[in-house]
Amino acid sequence: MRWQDIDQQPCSLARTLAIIGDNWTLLVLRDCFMGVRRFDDFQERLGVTRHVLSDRLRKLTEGGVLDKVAYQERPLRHEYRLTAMGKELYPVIVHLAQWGDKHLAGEHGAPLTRYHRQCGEPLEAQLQCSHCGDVVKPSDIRVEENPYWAGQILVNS
Amino acid sequence: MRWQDIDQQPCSLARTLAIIGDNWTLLVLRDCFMGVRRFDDFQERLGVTRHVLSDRLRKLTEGGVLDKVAYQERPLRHEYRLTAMGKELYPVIVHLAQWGDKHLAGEHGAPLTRYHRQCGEPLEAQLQCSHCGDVVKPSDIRVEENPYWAGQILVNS
DNA sequence: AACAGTTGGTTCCTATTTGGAACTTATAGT
DNA sequence: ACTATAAGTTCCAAATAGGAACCAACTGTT
Repeated sequence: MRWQDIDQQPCSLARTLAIIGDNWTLLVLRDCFMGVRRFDDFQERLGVTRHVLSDRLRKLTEGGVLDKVAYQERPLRHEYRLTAMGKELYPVIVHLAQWGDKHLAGEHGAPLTRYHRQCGEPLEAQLQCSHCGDVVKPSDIRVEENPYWAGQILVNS
Repeated sequence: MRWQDIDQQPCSLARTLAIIGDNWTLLVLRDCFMGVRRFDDFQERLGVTRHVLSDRLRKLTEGGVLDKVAYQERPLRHEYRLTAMGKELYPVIVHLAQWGDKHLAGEHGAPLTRYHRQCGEPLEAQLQCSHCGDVVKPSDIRVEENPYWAGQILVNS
């Protein structure tokens, strides 16, 4: 199977990765969350080649994660902004960065520290169930298969 | 800059993606969290070519996310298991899948539903601050730059 | 008027990576 | 002797990425 056909899978994670799972794309999103909006700024910060950047921004726009908005006429210029849908990816970015902070930081420590404004402490994010408010561990999650795909998704072990 | 040099960046997210940000790798991890451990099982479930799978499993092992363990001698056979470090990536998988469930599900709905054992409700995960226990929204996060990289990471806008 | 600068790309060529299929190694079972 | 199993490796054509130059549509400067 080709990577470009991965969006045909029923799996929600596969469909998500069809939009944001390409090399460079999550770094583009990182910069979006830091306020970068313009082509040349992305290009300079990331060091990615211009046609790859062009392709990734197009895919993100088509996928509904970014919105391409004109910020001036004559000459016509566009910038890329996170949509509401795109902003919902923030937890993914936070957890990825946090994992890197914890396990991959070099001798000078993590380059950025995120603080929780309300309590002032360095943020250590964890999963919370929105229904009961409890912290969720992997073992607290029970997975159930949609009958429509019965036997095709779960591992039978 | 080449994608393979992305681990040289100070950014924790970039270093994380150097290990798990390749095409296919997050799908390999999805299957790891579902209990898949063997080469042929990964290959059949993912449809990825065998040498790409071989490369990704090697990178995950070198990166400390998976452990390659012999499960029999004669003939020698190995399987891949999540390390403690790897298991900490579960929140990333959950948020990615949840985002796909919400925004990309087709007419038959999401193929899997995750339930929170303790309260029995379908899991809607959100970020929680481990210090104060509050729900964390993007706007609740203040970012501070490590002085060592002053001016090189944050956007000056 | 001529020229350089800005912004958001596209085009070209080469080098690397991927997809697909076949092959390998070491062994067990029939 | 033959077949099956498991975990890869090897081969080749096709697609993608990296690097650099180029382009279009202006504005501002000399």
